[in-house]
Amino acid sequence: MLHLLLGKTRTKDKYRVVYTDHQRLELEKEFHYSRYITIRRKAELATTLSLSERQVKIWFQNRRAKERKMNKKKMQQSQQASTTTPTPPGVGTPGNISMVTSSSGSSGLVSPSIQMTIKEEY
DNA sequence: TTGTGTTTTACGACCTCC
DNA sequence: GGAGGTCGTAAAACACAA
Repeated sequence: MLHLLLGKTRTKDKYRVVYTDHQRLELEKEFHYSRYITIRRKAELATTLSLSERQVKIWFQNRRAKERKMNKKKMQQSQQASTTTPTPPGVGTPGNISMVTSSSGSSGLVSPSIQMTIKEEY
C-alpha cells in the first residue's frame, strides 16, 4: 500500500509517490537503451507502467541529472587522486571510467565527455 | 529509537529549438 | 508559443551508525 497514487501528480496529501521495483526496472532498461526517450516510447512506457507521460519525462530528466552528478563526483575523485599522488606514472588510465555505482543504472555511462560537451555547448 | 545523510519524485524558473 | 532540455530545490522515503 503506498503505491496508490500511481500515475497522479503531486497532491496535498501525497507529496510524491514511490515507484515500484518493476516500474524502475523498466525505466532503467529504457534509459540504458537510450538516455533520451522518444515521444512514442514515452507513451508506450507510460501505458505499460501505468504512469503519466509527464512522470516518465520527469523520471528521465532526473535520471540524467543523477548520471551527471555521478560523473562529476568521479571526475573530482580522479582529479584529487592525481593531485594527491606524488607521481602518477600510469597516467594512462583515463578510461578508468568504469563505475562504482549503486545497484541501479550503473553500467554504461556512455562517454561522459560527450555528454559534458553537449551540456557545455548549451 | 532517532538523528542524519543520501536518494527519489516532482516542480518552477529559465533556455533553446522548431 | 509550446515542447522538452538543464539546474536548483522541496520534501518524502530510505539507509545506517550511534
